[in-house]
Amino acid sequence: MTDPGFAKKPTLKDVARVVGVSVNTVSAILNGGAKADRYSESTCERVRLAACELGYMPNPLARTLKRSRTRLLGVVVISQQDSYYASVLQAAEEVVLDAGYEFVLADMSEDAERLPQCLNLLTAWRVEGILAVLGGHNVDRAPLTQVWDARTPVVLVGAHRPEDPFPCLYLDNTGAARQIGRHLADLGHQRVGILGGYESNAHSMERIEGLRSVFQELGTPIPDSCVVLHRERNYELAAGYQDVELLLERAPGVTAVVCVNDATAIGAMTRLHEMGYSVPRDMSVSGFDDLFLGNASKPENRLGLHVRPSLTTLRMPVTGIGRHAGEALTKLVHATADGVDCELPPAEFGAELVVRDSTAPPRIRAGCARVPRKG
Amino acid sequence: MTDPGFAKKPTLKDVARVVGVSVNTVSAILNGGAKADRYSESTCERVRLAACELGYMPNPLARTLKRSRTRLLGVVVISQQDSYYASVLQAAEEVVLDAGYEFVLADMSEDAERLPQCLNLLTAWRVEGILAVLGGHNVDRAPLTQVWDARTPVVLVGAHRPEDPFPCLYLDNTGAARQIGRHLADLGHQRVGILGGYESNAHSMERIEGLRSVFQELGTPIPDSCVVLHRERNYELAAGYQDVELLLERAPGVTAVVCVNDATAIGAMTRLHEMGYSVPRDMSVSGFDDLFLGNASKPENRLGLHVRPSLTTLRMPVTGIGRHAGEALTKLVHATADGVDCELPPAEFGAELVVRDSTAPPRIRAGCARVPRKG
DNA sequence: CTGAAAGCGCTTACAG
DNA sequence: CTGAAAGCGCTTACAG
Repeated sequence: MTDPGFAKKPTLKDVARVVGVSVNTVSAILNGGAKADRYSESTCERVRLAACELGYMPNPLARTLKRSRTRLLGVVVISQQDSYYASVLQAAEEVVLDAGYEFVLADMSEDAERLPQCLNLLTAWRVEGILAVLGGHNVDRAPLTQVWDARTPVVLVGAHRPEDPFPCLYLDNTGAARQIGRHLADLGHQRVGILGGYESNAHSMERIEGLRSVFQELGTPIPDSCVVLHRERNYELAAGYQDVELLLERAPGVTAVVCVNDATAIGAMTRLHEMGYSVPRDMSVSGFDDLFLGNASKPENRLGLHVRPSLTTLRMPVTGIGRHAGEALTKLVHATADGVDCELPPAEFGAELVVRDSTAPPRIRAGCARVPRKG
Repeated sequence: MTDPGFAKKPTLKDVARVVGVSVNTVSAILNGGAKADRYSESTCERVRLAACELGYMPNPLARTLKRSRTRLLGVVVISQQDSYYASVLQAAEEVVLDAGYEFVLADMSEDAERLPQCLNLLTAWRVEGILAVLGGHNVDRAPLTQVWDARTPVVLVGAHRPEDPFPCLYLDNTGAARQIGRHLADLGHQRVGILGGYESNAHSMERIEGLRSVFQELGTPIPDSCVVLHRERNYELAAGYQDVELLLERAPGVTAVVCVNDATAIGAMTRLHEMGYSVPRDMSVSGFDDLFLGNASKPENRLGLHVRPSLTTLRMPVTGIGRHAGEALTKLVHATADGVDCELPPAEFGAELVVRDSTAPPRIRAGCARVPRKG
């Protein structure tokens, strides 16, 4: 009993009936490949013509059921909303499409608890491999390990944990943070504040630690009062906008604010401006990511260029990470399909310091507080 | 011959064998529903336990092949990159997921020619309906009409064309543009420049026409020299950054620049700043969209608040459009499945003028040119 | 209360 | 050069 509403698509059988041959003949011819050669030119012609006229399209569901391979790859992402992850996915998808696979996407919507159900969705679709884009979020990876142990290839983009059995692509957050730390120290800053993300977020924590290590070594360690962590949705414009005020209350002497990402930094600059601070004269501000809108290849699409002052930040190689992830996953899937082993080492990605106008030497040396008029 | 590499997932047959019942028993019990009642409690228990222990998961491919319905919905989008469309999709997806469907996505990557092949991909997957998000892009809709004629429900988010047989959700671009036109006229502007998109882009053209109509009626029509259209990738930061300079060369007397979207406006403001113009004192600037980063519900996440000066713009109801689209599509699909007719009228969405700091009265009345120092 | 059988649309050895 | 048959994993009348 077919539903009355939906149009039925023609099948192999329909084509076969029209031409007067068997279904396997049609299948062999339409699939091209070596087997099609065995049929006479005229049969091939008639089959192709009929298929075209009927508007025949092979049903990938049926094909997939018969073949042992689905050519489907799963992606589970902590948040599709976040343009950082969206860019990684975009790049990964290009690679994967070129390799003849398709992505099935499951979005955790920032909820760490959702990993098991997302993984269930993907394995139900019989994906041949899974790309997990978790970034710094604190997610229990046991379900991923389970999938891996069941011989489904997994590639993780996120904080590296040595116990993970699957290959991991991760950012050198500590090194990146040390770059900005040294930059600020070179400028003469001695009292730096930090706007971070969740306490449980590895990226946030590594960046904070990296920064602190620089000032620790210089003999001007950053006290806890200069670090503000965010509770709810972090990494947003709104977060920086709110938190910078808190930071200034707690740590009035700071001359620079390092923010855990660009959005936070931009939000912070807006609030600072409202409060009567002039950046970078009264306060240096920096971000992470070098966020872009639209096409990453045009330098003018970097958002940090379009705020006043332009934003000093650390550029993350999102496209490179995405591409690498796509390649690693297809490589693993191929190896698994061929039954051969394939060890992929973890890969670290570095950031590039982009100095713009939001950082400058502190106006008053040696952390003595200046209290501008409140906006 | 199964591939050696991939783990085989347990099937209904495996569960049946373990429990010692037939596959249809297992199927009926696991699918729950009314039929499960016919089986004894103990059988049900044993089946459920075995399924759980084996880690059985129904194969949706096989299920879909047997049933006449896939519960798959297709989405074809002109550009996933564009955060405007991404937000529409996000909202639509939520609705559709709640209704028990899943999205299959095909991205045209800004290439109008790609519609047929995207549609092919989606119909190959036997989607039960298609959401086409084309915005103002000039895309030949014949392939969409064909799909519709083959009784696959289609909902379009994009410029309204009366000949389209499928329901359409569109923006009142003319009305929106007239709002910003009146706002500028009220401020005293008489010579307004425009930064548009492609000539073939309906949104861009409607906005330009709407704006021109206001000044036409006021007796100060906008000459062609005050309108700059963009060729390549429009709607980007880079586009506004480049084009505003061109506009000022061609039309030195303008006191306000209306941009076709926020990104263009932000790019234009940056270049104006570099050239020594002060916005809004020397030049008013406005956008379209009220673009946001991250979570739309927090007002501080609107990007227009974080540029200096903050951006006057027209807020588009992206979330509302997406939700409406999801609802319209599921409604149509349900109707089609039930074999009943369902006419959905086109729906127009209005924009809301958000006045911020980038628009102000012109410093010098009556379009006499002022040439600031070149940056 | 339970099972045998047919079939969704396709592919893949195997025969001829 | 071509076809008959089995089967991928599931569901759905139909028998008993």
